Amino acid sequence: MGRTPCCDNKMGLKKGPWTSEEDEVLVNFIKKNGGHGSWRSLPKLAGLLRCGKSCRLRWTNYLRPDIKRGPFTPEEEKLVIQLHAILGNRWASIASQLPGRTDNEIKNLWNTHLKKRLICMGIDPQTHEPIASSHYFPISKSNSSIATRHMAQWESARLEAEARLSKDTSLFNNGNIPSLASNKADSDYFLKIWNSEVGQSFRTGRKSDDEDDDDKTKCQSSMSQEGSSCNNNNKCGSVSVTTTTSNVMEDFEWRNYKSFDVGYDDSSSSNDLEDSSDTALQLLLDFPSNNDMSFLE
DNA sequence: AAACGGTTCAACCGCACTTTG
DNA sequence: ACAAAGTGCGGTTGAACCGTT
Repeated sequence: MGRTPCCDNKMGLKKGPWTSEEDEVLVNFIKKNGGHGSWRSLPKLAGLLRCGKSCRLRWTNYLRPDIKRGPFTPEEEKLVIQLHAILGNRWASIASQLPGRTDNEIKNLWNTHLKKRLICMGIDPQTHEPIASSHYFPISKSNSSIATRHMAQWESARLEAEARLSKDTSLFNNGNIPSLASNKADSDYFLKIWNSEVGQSFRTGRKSDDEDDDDKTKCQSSMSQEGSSCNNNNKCGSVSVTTTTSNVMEDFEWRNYKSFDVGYDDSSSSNDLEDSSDTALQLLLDFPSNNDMSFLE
């Protein structure tokens, strides 16, 4: 279906960064009118020389009062990684699970921080698979096996959910719940599935795996592996992990997550590195313990 | 102090989908 | 049923910023 662009280079329309005056006009207009009728007509009514699309973007990504600004917490970053493993580049769906964060913000976080960090850890950021014979970071055998195993768990759960989604969507399309065929409902429903039977069965099925892994993670390990963005010496993003078996997620801490450009501790023995990388990988790729899928709610 | 290169992030672009008449 | 309008979304861009030389 053909579609004319919303603001097709209309003459006189301003582009580029918003001024504080424009922000004020937009905020005041939306406050005064309790939202808006249509974005397209908004700039005209508000007296802005912007296209409606630009106004919408400015409002949803920046001016909305419920936006949480400031750096992402380590918990939020973990959540983004976990959700990305399930949802892929569905930024809006991911954002819907992080109150106060926008899809744009999450996309930027992913592209500028998290993607690099995963690469550094030997994980393909798109597939969440370990990077085979990575030139970025030659991961150890044990890294590889943990990563592969957990990737497989996520992947099989994801496929199962998608199959279920596809099946149920076709049911809805038969006339029962048409609204669920929409894009947004689609992704929301995807998440709901994770919280329901499929997620449940997957989580239950995984239990024994957890127990198997317990022995492996029981040891206390710590790591300080830091460096710049994956140079040839494998000096990668800063990760610091101190963990025991119970609720490993709570003990996971990324230091200096804002930047990879910090010193690399060469004093770490290779064993330390390997053990702690395993743990870090596990933390990144693991489903939360105790069947806690609350991060999807 | 200036030049340079890398990083970040707000904003834009274009496509796809839904809604409306 | 169809076409146009409206909206949402993901990818990309480029100016500003920051650290290094």
